[in-house]
Amino acid sequence: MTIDADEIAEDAGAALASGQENHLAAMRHSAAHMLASAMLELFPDARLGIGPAIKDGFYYDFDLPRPLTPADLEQLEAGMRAQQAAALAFEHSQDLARADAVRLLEERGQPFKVEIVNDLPESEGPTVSFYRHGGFEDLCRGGHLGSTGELGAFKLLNTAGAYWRGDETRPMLQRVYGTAWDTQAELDQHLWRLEEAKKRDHRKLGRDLDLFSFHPESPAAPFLHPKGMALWRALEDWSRQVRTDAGFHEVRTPSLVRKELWETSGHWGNYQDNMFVLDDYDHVSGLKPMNCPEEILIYRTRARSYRDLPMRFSDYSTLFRKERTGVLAGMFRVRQLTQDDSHVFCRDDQVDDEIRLALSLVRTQYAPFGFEPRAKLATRPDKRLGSDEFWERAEGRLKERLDEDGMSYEIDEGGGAFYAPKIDIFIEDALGREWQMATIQADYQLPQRFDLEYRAPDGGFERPVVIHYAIYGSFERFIGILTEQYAGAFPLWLAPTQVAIVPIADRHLEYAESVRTALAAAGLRAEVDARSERMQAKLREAQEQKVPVMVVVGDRDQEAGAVSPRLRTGESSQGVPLDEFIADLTARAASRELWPAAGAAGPAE
RNA sequence: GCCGAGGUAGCUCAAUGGCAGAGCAUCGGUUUUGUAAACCGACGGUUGUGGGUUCGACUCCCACCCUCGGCUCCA
Repeated sequence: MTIDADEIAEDAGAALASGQENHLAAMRHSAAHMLASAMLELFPDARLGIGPAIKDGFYYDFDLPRPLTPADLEQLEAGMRAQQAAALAFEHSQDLARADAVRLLEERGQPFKVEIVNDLPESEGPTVSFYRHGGFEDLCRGGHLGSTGELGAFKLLNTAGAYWRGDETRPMLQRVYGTAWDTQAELDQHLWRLEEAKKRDHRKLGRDLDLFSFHPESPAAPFLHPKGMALWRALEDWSRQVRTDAGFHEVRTPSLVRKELWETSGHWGNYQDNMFVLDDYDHVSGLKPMNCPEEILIYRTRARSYRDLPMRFSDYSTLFRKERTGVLAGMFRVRQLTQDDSHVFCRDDQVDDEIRLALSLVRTQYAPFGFEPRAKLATRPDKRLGSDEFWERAEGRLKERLDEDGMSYEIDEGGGAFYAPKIDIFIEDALGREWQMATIQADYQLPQRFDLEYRAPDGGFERPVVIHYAIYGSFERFIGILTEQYAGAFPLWLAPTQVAIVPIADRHLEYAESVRTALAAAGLRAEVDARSERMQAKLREAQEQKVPVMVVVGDRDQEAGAVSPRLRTGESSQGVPLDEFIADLTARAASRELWPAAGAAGPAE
């Protein structure tokens, strides 16, 4: 629902290209007009903001005398249905010179609309257009249905606060979100998808699957339970393997650091308000929000030679960020996070190769997960260090590497870090919200601020470049995303419990335990369900916990030294020799394949 | 931080100013079972926290904490 709303708002008119997408956009934009019309009936003094079509629906922003209630939404919906039944034509009612439009909108008491007209660029031409349906007329570029009767199935979903023009210094308006589709069946399906998404919510699954919990005693910081930690470690092992293969060396740096370091790095100036600052006797210290300055201190512990470079450090220590309370969200946005952080110190002529390496490591590390990330090139922000020439060059180099790699990407104008442009990788959660995972940054600023150098072949001193990257991003966020991607049904290599052992009767407990020992010796995470329950109940429990593989052990298995496996998908077999079973599972876990079918959690729910 | 909504047993939910309840989970007992829920019983609560109104508050009012949906932010 947050997908580039403002961008689409800007383009509401241009949405009239061709095809089904544009038909839907026109319909949703028309629905927004109908919502505004209904709102004016309910609140004649309502001031209108903008009302664009967005992914799956539309919204309209209003300044109202009081907060909207669910009952208001019903009434607004009723008003829209009345317009729908009346089949009112959408007409291009008039084109006015800017000054006349401003006068008209002022008369109508619509200051936000006046502001829109005043801020339209000259390139938009000397006049602005108005569109009308029934008694409602709105400033608009157009792009509507023929009449309100053509609106398909729709529903108003919720309200939310939204700053006028997305600026937190401007008034907060009430935004009404709605969804609209051609048919009732499509609307029902959309609403069903929203319900299904709630079942995949990592906050619910994290509790149901006993992965992690949150507590008011430490808000916005997960407590990792044994199962969550097993998942974490599987991810960490994989990350370490990728780094080790690529010639990284792991370091570990302190959490508590005196502020002088952050002053040198520039973080104190830019992020002081978002740091946890502590009293340290005669000094002020902060909990680290970043690892980079500390990696730099390690670099500076001896005189470096061009022969030492590139020097690749990885660091899995925990970072602390005092995020504003309203931005916190389960595992997606926490106040303590652990990155698979990487810093490469290299010569300027090695930067291209190091960025190539970083991009290839992103591909390698993401390969087992089976999702398609989206890349963005984030360019120079307003608040930044360094000259325009530097940014030009740094952005250009990242862009070249992306183009060369063939990874598709979009440009995130002004989205860079204060010291460097970034390549960011985004993945969607269950609700379709995008979250940043990997980030790659080529940094020329910190080396300068810390006066880093190395001895060059000609005997002179040169300044190294630091390439920063994290591939999972934060483990917390990655675990949240993975949980939602797989709906808790993790592939074998990640599953906290890989094998649930189900003894049929108490007399099989000893054999069950010997099976567990054999699996554990092969590096597999297995648990025996020793409860005095029926086999069916134990299978149901394992199935609900989305354990990928269950094995039933009874008299026949015990005699044969075998197990009778059942997969999460429902597939089962009997009397498989234990060594054969272990060899098969070990190979599958080692290959990190998506098996058994991810997300297939069987019936129930 | 801002706008709005919410918080009752471990979980899902009931009780609208008058004795806080159900199912599941947990625990005890019985049952010893061949691929998604055996049976019987018991325990479980300062209704997020602190104030206030009232004869009486889960219910009404205020403050705070936490969570959720957005907005803004995200080194």
